[in-house]
Amino acid sequence: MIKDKEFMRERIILAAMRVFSKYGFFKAPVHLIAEEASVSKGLVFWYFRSKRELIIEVAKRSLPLEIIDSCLESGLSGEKILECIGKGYMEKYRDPVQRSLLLHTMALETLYEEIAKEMNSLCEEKLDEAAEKVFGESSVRGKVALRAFFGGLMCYILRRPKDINEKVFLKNLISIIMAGYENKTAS
Amino acid sequence: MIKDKEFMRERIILAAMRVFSKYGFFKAPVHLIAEEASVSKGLVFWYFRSKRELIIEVAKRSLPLEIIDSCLESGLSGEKILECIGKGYMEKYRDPVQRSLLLHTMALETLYEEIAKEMNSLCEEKLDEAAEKVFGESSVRGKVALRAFFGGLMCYILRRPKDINEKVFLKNLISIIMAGYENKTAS
Amino acid sequence: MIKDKEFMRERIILAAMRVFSKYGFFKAPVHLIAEEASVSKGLVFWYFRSKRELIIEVAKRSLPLEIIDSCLESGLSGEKILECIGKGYMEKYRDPVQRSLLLHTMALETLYEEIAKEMNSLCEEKLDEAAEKVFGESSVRGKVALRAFFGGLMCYILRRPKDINEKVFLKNLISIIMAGYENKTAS
Amino acid sequence: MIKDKEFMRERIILAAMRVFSKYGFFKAPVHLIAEEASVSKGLVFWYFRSKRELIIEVAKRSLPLEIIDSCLESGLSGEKILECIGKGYMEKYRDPVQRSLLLHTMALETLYEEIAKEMNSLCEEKLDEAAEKVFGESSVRGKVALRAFFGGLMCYILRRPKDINEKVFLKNLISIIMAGYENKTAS
DNA sequence: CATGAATGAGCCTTCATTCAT
DNA sequence: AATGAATGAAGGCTCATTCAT
Repeated sequence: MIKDKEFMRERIILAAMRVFSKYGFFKAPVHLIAEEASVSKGLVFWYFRSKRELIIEVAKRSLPLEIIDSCLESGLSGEKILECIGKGYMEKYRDPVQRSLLLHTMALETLYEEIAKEMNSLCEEKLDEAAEKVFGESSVRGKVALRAFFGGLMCYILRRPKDINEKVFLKNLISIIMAGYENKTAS
Repeated sequence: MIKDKEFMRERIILAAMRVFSKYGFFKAPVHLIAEEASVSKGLVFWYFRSKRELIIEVAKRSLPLEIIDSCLESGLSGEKILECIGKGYMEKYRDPVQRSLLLHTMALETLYEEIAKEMNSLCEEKLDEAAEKVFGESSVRGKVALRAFFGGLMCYILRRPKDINEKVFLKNLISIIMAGYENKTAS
Repeated sequence: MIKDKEFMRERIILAAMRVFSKYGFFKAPVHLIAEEASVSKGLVFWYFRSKRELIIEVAKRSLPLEIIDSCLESGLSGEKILECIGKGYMEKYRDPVQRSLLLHTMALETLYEEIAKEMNSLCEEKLDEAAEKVFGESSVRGKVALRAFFGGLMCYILRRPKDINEKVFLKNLISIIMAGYENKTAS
Repeated sequence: MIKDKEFMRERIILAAMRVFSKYGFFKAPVHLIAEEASVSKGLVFWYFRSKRELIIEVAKRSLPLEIIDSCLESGLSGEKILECIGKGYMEKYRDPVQRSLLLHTMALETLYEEIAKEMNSLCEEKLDEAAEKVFGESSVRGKVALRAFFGGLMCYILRRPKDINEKVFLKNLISIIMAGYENKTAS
């Protein structure tokens, strides 16, 4: 059945995510992934032409592209967009596996063209598009503000401080970004 | 002479930085580093007990710890600290080698205890200390603001947008952070 | 139908011949043969117990045994036999697939007992039998002459010189062998 | 010392010849060669970039190119050349290792460009050159005769008949070729 | 200090073969 | 008969590390 095939593929990907997040893409041998998925090593190569292909599949999934896309296309505007993105991030990267993978994936950019493209789109087009939608205009200040927003989120995700919970962090971050953007006199 | 010894060690480290930045820590074979430094492979292991040791040395250098330290100990206060840090970042990571290394080093955190500690200190203590010095008080909002600041810098460094130069970005970022922090009513 | 069964078996063998001639017996994966025959990999193993069995089947077919047999049993005598064999060779090995296979099969002799036997019979008994029938007596000189004949054919087949066509080559070869055998004084 | 390096390289080549002659180029794993040479597997790859490189080195050595070259350049003429080549062949391929390797190398022609070239030169230029030198003129008949000579040698080498020793075979073969060539009336 | 030959563990990948469907 | 998913055993090759010189 087609279902079976997709199911097995998915099973391998999920196992790979766990293993890659623990050892990094290049220190994780394929046989560990096979074991984690409880399949033979050969089967991994039945579903993925090469380790590289598996890495790229996992890496793409670890990026927040679809979060941003869905928030941008949701019809929301203003700081609601930031809320949407913020919540999406928090949810996705609450999982330590995803958090660790994100770090490893960011480093891949130097090595894999496919990942570099994905990150380009994420960090330039999407980000500028978001800036426009959030602030209702395209401006340097907006772009900077959005970078501060994204960066702030990233910072929180990568090193979650024990004394600030998700909601509080997000509320403050959005407030800082929105207020900071408005108050142009301060610049 | 002792000088010679230090000189050679330094030469190997610099070669390693170039090679690691290009291939990543784990895909860069030691013999490439030796070639880049124009020394024999054996010599690399005379100066560094293992590849791991060399990786850690290079990784530590790629972090912005000493920038932050020097700014915190400079006696500056308020947004002058942000300026100091911002300029330091821009300067250090203008070099694509450093930029690429930073990405790879961040991913190391999962694997090397030494790097994890360094990043812990950087992302928690130093950051909170900075927040206090910048805003003159210890508050959640301050910590969030500083994360937005750092994150914004990181964002800019990793993907330098063509249409925003360093100075403009920094001025806007600092202004947004400072203004956003002040204007608590917006939250 | 039985016909179908034989037909499919034949189809796989023909595909195997093409693939083996291109890649050699050991560098040709079974899945390529299956693809060439437009059947599934599993089916190849339904018709042949193992790859080895398929190799031997193909290898045997690439030898000129049945050519020699039919000429020896044809009732011909003297140089007519050489003509018969010569024409048979030319016809069979005009096909580059057969020519390439012959080379690969000859190398198999070291590895597969079955092929070694076949080649033994070919290169000793059959050859000596031919010598006797051609020259009307069993003599060392006759055996040598027939080896020169066979070897000459082989030489022509493996590297067909552009400036000598099949007929001319064969006429000259037979003439040389027959005349050389007769003229014992020259020895 | 340079001597040591060449010595070790040679040692590996000789081991490879023995192993390849027994298992064929593609069924002989590198680790067997290493064992045969009493070195580590890694060392084989220190001296030869790849297995392919080692194969080609061994294959080239198994061809009779230098025998033919030295006979053609020896200043000999007429059937003396055939004697020279014949003796060279007998000597070289008396060794079963060389004999087996020759078979395997001939099959390589289909796969490796380098070997194809070598065999081209051997079977076309060299052979035609020899024909001219032996018979004092360039003619189709001469070329055919020389192919019969070479082929006869090959035949003998590959399957040495027990009842014909080297000397007798060679004497008869040369006599047949020379007499057969002369006696044009027979054609 | 410096070199580079030598080692051996381990990795990615291929592929013959089996088997449930 | 026929398919193709699944297995596992090798195989080629890389590379960190050691060591004699």
